[in-house]
Amino acid sequence: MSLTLDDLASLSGVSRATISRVLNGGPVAEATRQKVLAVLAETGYSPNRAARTLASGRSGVVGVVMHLEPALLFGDPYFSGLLQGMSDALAERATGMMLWLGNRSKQETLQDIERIGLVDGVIVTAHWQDDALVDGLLASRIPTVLIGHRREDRTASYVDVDNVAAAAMVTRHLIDLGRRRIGHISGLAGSVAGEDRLTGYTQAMAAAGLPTDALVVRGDFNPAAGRAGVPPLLEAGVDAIFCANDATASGALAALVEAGVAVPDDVALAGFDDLDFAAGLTPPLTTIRQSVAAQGAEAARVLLDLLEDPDGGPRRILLPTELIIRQSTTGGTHGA
Amino acid sequence: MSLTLDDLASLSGVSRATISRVLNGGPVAEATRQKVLAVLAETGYSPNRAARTLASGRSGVVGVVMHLEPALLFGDPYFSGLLQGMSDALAERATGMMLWLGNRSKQETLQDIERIGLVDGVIVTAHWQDDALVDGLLASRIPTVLIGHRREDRTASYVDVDNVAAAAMVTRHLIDLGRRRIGHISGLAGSVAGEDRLTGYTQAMAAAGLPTDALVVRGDFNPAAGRAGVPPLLEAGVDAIFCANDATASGALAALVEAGVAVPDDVALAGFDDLDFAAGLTPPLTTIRQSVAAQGAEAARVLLDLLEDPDGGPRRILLPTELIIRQSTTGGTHGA
DNA sequence: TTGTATGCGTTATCAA
DNA sequence: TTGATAACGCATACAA
Repeated sequence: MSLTLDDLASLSGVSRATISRVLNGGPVAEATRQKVLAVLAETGYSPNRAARTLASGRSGVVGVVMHLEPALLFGDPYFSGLLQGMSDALAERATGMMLWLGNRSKQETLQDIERIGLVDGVIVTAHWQDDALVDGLLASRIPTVLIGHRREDRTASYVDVDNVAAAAMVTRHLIDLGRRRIGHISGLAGSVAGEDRLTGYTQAMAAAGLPTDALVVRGDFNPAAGRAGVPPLLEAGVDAIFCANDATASGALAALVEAGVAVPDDVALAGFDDLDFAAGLTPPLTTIRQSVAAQGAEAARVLLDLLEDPDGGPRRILLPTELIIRQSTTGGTHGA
Repeated sequence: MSLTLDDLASLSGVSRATISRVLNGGPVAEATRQKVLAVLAETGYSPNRAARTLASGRSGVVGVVMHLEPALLFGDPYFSGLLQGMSDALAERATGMMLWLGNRSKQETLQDIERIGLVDGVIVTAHWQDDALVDGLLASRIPTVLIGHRREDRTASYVDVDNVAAAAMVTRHLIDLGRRRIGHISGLAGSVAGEDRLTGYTQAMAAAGLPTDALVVRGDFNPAAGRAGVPPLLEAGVDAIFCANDATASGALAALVEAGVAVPDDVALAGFDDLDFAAGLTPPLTTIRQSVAAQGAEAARVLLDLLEDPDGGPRRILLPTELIIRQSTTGGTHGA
């Protein structure tokens, strides 16, 4: 069957231990190193992962936990982008990826992960302020990196975009354009992204001395929420609407058009995510671009880094976002 | 840290081997079994996967290889459905899932899989008549199950839907409705599904003594191909069009409407897949429903079965499909 | 039915 | 710089 270190030892005339050192970068004379490398190349040897794991305590495999409704998981390019980014970064560092989706209860999933052992660490999507699975992983002895975070948590490692700053940036953009009655159709209550974007909006408005009373409508990240949010905001006399994401903005745009409101002349409109369709709307949508694949890749790197140096304290990464200005805010003649 | 068999042996007063037997269903007296089980439950012991793998040669982890363009992987609900189905079936049998996506070359991916060892077997999507990665896996010593298959291959285990039979079923449905000039906009050349559906169509036409000259247009599974296929088929005087998938059918429908052709009165239209949008078209689309999640789950079961009994020969599973009749073929007054 | 002993293929600790 | 040798935690052939 497969070659073992002993086979290679016979073939190259050195001890098993020396081969292992060559493999793992231990101290070994250059001459013998070359000799061993030659045999290695010639035989196409590859180490037994299980034995290596048993002896070293590290498996070279990490877990990815995306505990979501299937529809959400795949309907939304967000999660697929994450997966792609993680897969890339892990493959680059010869690390395997085990995947847990939401087909069992959080309780069971947590047990599965602990039971199967053999993952050195996990990356878990954490989009809710409260999540038993995330809590369980953080409480376990498994090194864990969150994608997303809970604001009050100071001990967990995470990768996220700075939703607060990004939302404030869009809002300031609208303010800079001369808009004063800026409404917000928020994301799902309880979601970190939703709450943070709301916070960013509120902060920017407050900083500009603008009121937000009656200007915030609760949404849920869906087009329907965008549609539903438009009438009360028109009622409140808005001249701009910042939606918690592009999907919401697309619904809002439809409702505005139906109501005969000119965008952006009467009401400027902005979203968040820069999904593919955003540039194709009429008018093209001003929005926030976040590289989802980059988030996934960064999470993978952070986890590997954490495994390398577990005592380095929690890693907290906020990735930057980019304001993409399109005609839904600047295309009209308003204020010109 | 973690408990070992030796710890449990001390705790329960039997030997390590006996504990192992209880764990693996070996012969053990009922009394001692109960005693051991009690200790097991009490301690919440879970075996070290690496050690178990090393000793037994089986890891309890399988690989899933979906080597595709990212856009295809996640744009198409097909692949997400597969993943979901596999994940379900594997979780049910306490088997872990490692994932390889298309972020490295086929060559590298193959090496990765072999190098990482520790997968007992793999499931690989095989939608092309020729695929170096699939060939490589089949040639390796890793037990492999294909999703999709190559018709000429009699040795590989696979799970697929019976594309030939399904396509023949739709075609017969059109024939039974009295259509005679039935056109086909095919799938991508070189794809198994595309070729098989073309075969099914051709067979059904031949069986009914109907000609197919000038009635077949090459497509590529996309709406644009559907649009492009309509003019030549109208030219050929069709009274029905069977498209290789729903996406193609949606494009064809748009082109028919634009050309002022009544569906189904003038031309009946059928697709394949029964994607979500099919029922929402105007008119709702007659199509073939294939349960993608079921395919994924079945592939997982087949692989586990193959691992259980490697000498049972290749498993070749063709899952049934269902003809979903809607108004794009039966809604009109044609032939009434 | 149970226990003992050995092997799985590495890594890592000691001496040399 | 190298080579023995002891873990790592479990499965299993062999004895009892």
